[in-house]
Amino acid sequence: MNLKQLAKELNLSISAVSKALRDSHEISAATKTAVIAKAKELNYQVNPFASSLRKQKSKTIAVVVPEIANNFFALAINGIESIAQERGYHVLIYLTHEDCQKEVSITKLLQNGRVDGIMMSLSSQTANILHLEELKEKQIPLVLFDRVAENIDCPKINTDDYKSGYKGTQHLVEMGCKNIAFLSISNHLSISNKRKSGYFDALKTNGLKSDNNMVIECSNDEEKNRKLIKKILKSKNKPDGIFASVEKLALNVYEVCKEIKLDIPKNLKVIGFSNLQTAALLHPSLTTITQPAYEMGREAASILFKIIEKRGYNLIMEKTTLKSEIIVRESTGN
Amino acid sequence: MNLKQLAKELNLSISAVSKALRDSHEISAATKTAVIAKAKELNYQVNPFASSLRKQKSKTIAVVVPEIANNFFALAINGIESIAQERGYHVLIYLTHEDCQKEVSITKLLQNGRVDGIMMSLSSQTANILHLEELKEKQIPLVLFDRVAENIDCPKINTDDYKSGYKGTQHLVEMGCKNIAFLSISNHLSISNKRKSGYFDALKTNGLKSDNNMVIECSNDEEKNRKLIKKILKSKNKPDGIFASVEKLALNVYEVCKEIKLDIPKNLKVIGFSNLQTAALLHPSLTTITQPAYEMGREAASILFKIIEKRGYNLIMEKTTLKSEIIVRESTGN
DNA sequence: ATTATTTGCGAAATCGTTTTCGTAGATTTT
DNA sequence: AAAATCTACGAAAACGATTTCGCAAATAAT
Repeated sequence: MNLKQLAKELNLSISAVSKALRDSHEISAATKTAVIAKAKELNYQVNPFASSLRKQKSKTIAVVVPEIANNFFALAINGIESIAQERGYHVLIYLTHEDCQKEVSITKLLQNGRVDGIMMSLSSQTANILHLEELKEKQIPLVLFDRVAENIDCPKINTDDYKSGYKGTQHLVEMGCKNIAFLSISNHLSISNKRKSGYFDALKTNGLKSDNNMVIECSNDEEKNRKLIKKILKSKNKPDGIFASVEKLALNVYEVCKEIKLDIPKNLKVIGFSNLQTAALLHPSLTTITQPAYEMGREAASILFKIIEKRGYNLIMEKTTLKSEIIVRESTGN
Repeated sequence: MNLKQLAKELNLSISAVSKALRDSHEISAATKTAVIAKAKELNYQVNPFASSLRKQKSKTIAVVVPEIANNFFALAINGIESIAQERGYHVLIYLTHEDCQKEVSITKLLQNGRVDGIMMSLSSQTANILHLEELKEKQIPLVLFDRVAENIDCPKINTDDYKSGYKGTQHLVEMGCKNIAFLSISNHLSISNKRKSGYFDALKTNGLKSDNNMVIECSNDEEKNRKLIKKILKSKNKPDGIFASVEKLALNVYEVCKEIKLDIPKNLKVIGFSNLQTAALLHPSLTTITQPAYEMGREAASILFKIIEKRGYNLIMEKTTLKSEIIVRESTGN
């Protein structure tokens, strides 16, 4: 069922029917109701490709994230989807699996007009942003969230990473830690670096000396991460507190401690960024810095739609920063 | 940059260029290389809408799931996406939030050719399947996974739910439980019912009498679920074992036990379906029945693509059943 | 040497909408 | 009553790719 057939049934021209369905003022009320009734009767639905081709709009956005089996990203996508559904947009999902090459090829793929805009959270391996610049050149709206790049001019949604790094470290200090390790996920990612500098500054403020050996550069390989963590926890100068800059790493710490029978929080206090629902049910329950993932997704999507619909494009180029929340639990207790 | 411009640059006709890019035998090797080189030089990319309109193929599939902030669905989507990316397909995501109405309207939305096929896991509120029948009528390939409908003829991917229900219950019995409660998520869902009948049969086989009061119908409202769980755990005839038919419910049991200080596994043994990475880190660690979510997604996607590409359409109408795995941990120990 | 076939390419129709422009008739203005 | 303006609709040109068909020229077959 297409416009042509519908027009024939109604003894109208294709253009009249199209306009009627689009509620154009050129069409009389009587005709409109007739058209709408017939369209409903015959279950007419607009062909999205014909429409997109003509209008040069896809009514579709892309979400590019490192992974999806991760509470933070799942919640963010949830937020994005809710806004998209409200606005009648469709959401394409692409996973990079922390692979920069994949991120680049996905980005290239999205340059052909398939989507009206892109929301992205960078892979931990992404060092340069030429592929993002290309999107700018092609005028494809881009909004970065959480894992943003510093050196590109586009709207960015993140949380108060520096502050969270600072406060999380401060909390460990207050709970008696003197020798705090920081588990970093990538030295390319600005969120990791900001959290880290919050950590360093908190150490300094509290008169603790910082030690680069206490910063562990972790990777996407959980096995390796566990080894690194085990190594430092068994070292001579072993930490009495650990700050995990992402969820996965906090779990790796728990796993290692379980294995080597190190008592949290007695021998080691742990705080980690996390959106885990089960943080409160872990043994011991995990003190977390929890990001408003769902809201970040909603906010990022809202901004993207504002750009797509060209309202106040320039006003929203700056960063939006939402607040994370420290939820103190047993893992940093006495 | 479109075919027309590209053709002009090459002093060729549009059709020749199109054929060259599609590696048609009608075009000479020399011309092909010239066209391909120029296309690369000018960064030509096919317009997906024009192409889809003409070919009546979208190279896109839809995934419709109840929620995404759920390890099972996140992993399944991961599997789906990996197959789709291999094949050059795009993946649209739609969330029903367990709302049948939303499921229906999303399904209607997808009848206009936007996607070449649909993969769906039903909402717990979905009682009838008229909307799925409509897809059949419109010849839109559909593959159901995990939360499938019994009474529709389409490929279905699930795990051995009856068996898992049976074996999970058997395990509780073996660990000494005499009075086992079953937390059900919906009596519309076949997975819930199959797991339940496995539970009933295991009770019977072991000479335990089954009691409908021991089957708790839970909902999407976690607060209500906790109340129901608390009620039965405080009742006169309180269970000494609980079988949670979905992940969320097992966590609700933990929450309630923490609140009312009921000792797991001493006073209550717990087993639950779950894909939680943190199951081993909970207190106590949770005995789970774990579904091969990632593989289910991959399998479901593979079958969908077989249908889309019309190879052996009839051969793959039957169900595919993968195996779940019981991972015994502390929550059912002594 | 003549006919048949192959090779390589171009013209044009097509997919289904949207939108610009034109226009006949009705209505309003002066 | 003539001119101007509306109202309601249709014809046709996009949007950009694909594909069928047609047709020269080149090659092969007889």
